[in-house]
Amino acid sequence: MAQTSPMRADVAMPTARASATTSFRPIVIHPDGALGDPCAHCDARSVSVCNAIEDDRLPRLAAAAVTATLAPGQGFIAEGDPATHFFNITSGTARLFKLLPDGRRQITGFAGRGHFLGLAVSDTYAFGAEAIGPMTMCRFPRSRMLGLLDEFRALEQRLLETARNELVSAQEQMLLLGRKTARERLSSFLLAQARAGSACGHAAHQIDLPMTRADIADYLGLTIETVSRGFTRLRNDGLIRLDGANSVHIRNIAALEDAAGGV
Amino acid sequence: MAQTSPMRADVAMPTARASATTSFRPIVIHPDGALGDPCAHCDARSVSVCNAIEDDRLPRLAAAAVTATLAPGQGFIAEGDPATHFFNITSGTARLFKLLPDGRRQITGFAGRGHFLGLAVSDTYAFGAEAIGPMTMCRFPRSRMLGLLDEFRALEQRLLETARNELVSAQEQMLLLGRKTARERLSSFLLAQARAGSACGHAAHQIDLPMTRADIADYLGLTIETVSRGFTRLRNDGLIRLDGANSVHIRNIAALEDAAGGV
DNA sequence: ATCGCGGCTTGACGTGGATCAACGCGCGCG
DNA sequence: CGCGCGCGTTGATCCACGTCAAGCCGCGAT
Repeated sequence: MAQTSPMRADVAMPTARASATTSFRPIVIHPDGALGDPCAHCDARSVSVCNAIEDDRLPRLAAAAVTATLAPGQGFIAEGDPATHFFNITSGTARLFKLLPDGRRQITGFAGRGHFLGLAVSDTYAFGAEAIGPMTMCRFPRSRMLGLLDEFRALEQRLLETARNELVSAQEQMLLLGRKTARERLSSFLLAQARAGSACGHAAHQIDLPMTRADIADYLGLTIETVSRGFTRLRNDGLIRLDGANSVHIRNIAALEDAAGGV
Repeated sequence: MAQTSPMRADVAMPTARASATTSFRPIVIHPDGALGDPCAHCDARSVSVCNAIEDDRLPRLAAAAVTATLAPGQGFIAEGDPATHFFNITSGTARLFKLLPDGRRQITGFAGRGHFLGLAVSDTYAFGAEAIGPMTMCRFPRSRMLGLLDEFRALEQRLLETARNELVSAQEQMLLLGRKTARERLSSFLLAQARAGSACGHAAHQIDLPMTRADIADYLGLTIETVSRGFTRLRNDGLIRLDGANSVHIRNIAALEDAAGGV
């Protein structure tokens, strides 16, 4: 697939990186809102907004939910589409992104287990979302969800809290995109991934990267080549070790923090 | 004052642009929480979260508020400081920013009349804030504000709404910072300012820029020089007219939208 | 008046990262 | 098995924007 051209608006036919063919296949749905109580055994609940709801009222939540499985690359939110559903990721990782008309892409974030998605301001989605690898999620119709918000004030409070958290990350990312060098961006990214991973119980020095170099590039406002060279240089400088393309080991965390711009 | 060096981490002594001398003079306070009902006559209320509260309960809000006047350049939030207050801007404009240790600055947004500030996630502020010109605001102690949130659910809902709005803007800004050219950034910025201005009742083609070129540069992830050259080129291309440095007239809005990357 | 200063513009030049191109590797598939 | 393809790496070259420098303007202070 053609590499997009971040700095040129006059490229011939710049296709978006996400392959359109695999992007919007029908999603495999498991309509299990009625059976048992899936929410009670959901292993994403502990890290999600759902745990704002007490055990004995979980069935109210479960009744509104539908779970689904997505294949790698499959899209489930299209920017500009009517915002009909809310989503909660139960396993896997999604990329959230915005596109320019000529195909340039900015990934605004990665969403993992427990991440709540689709809280649109207006009635259309402000960004697109695609599964990076195999992914599962549960899904709520907008109207049911709004009803649940009325019913559970704690849920609304959790949502406000997560919105503010995301706002803080977004501001951090603006600093990165506006003012950091390629090396600083990559180092910051690795440190953030390490922190996110260790919060999920991984070893603190071991980083798993489910996304491709193109995803990383579009997240950091760089090109694939610059990301690749950046990894190579960090390795040659002894800051990291590369165990294949998708696994990074931090060898010198102090130096990496230093290379990240030291915040 | 020395221009900061976005692309070099080894600059000798890069001072932050905000002059430290004027930044944290004591703020002029008007302790009027007791007198009359300032909130009822506040001309920022209609555009602020405050209007989520009914007229007859405004005194509850007013009792917690203290108004203050700030001089140009004066800071009122320092990144990393304990988050003791919430702020509501009643006139003027503030810049919100994050700094790197070497002085590089990223302005994450501009806050005008009605903008609500200081909703920190943790107990410290995640960004700094300074008045651009003369500014007035009202201020709430954190504890009182949290009490008000409990009392007025509509206030909390408005806050969630504004947080989501800001998140959408932040994502838009990430797209700008990560993937747009200097010309596109500047055009997008002018269009956004025009929209913000016309929402406040200004003529749709007339843009007032209260901030300096340095502010614009730090907001768009560029340098002063590039911003200045960008303005000059947009003028020479007939898209805008410059009436002094702080006033821009849009001469060809379609072309400007085109130059902005066409979203 | 004139001096200093901060903000803005403009020109000349340097460079970080984009672009273009080639190649290697792993993997699914005919 | 070997072919094609997607992904990652690396090298050569280019260019948009950063850096450095000079000069202008408006304004407030002496």
